[in-house]
Amino acid sequence: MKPESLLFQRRRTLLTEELDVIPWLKLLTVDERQRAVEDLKITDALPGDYLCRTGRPVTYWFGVVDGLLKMSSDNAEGQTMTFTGVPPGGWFGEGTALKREAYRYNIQALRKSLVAGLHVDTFHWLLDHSIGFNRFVMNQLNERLGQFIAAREIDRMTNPNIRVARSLAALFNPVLYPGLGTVLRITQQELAYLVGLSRQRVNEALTTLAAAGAIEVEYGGLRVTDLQALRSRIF
DNA sequence: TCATTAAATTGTT
DNA sequence: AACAATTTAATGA
Repeated sequence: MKPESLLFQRRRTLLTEELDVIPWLKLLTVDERQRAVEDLKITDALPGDYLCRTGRPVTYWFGVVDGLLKMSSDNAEGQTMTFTGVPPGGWFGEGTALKREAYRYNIQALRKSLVAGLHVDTFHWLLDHSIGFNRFVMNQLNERLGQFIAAREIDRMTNPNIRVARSLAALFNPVLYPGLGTVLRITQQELAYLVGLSRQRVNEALTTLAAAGAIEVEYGGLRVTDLQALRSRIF
C-alpha cells in the first residue's frame, strides 16, 4: 500500500492548457486568480492509486485535469459502495475541506490521471475573498448532494442496463463537470469498475443504450445524445 | 508524411 | 476468463 504523502512529492506547476480545464479559475478576479494559480500543484496518479482515504486529514482540495477517478465509500459491513466517477473538470472534497475534517470517502484513480491540488489554506483564503469562488463551491455542494442521493438509488437498481444509464447520466452532470462536452473518454472496462459490473455486461448494456438512441459508442469512449433518456427512461 | 509494429480496446464465446 | 478483430499510438525511414 502506497503512502499518499508520496503523491505530491513529484509535483510541478501547471501549464496554461491545463489551467483551462479548471472551471472555477474563470470566476476569479485577476489577483485572486494569480494567488490560486501560484498555489496549484499537479501530479500524476497511476491506476489504482489512492488520492485520499477515509479518515485521512484534508490537506488539498482536488480536481481532475485529465483522466478519471472513482469516488467510493466503505460502509459498516465492509462493502465498498461507489458514489460516482470524477471526469476532467471535476473537483471534490470541498465539504471536508470547508470544515477541515477528515475525508469521508476514498478517491482512487481508474486510469493514469493528472490531478491538481489546491492547499486547504488557499481554499479558505478564496472562500474569504472571492464571491465567484463561493458561488462555485455552493453550486458544487448542492449538485454533489443530488449526486449522492442518485447514487443510493442507482445502487439499489437491479437492472444492469439502467444502472449503466444512470451512472453515465451522473458522469455527464453539466454543473459539476462543465468542461465535459458530449463526449466522455471512458473505456468499457473503466465503466465496469465504476458501476460494479462485468465488462461483458457493460458492453451489452451500452449496445442496448445505443440501440435506444441515448448514446453512441465509440472506440475508447462514448457520446451522449439523449441525456434526459439516460436519466429517466427505463431500458 | 507514410508504413510498419506494438499496445489498447472492443465484441464474442 | 480467454479469444480474435479492430482502433489507436509509437516508431523510424
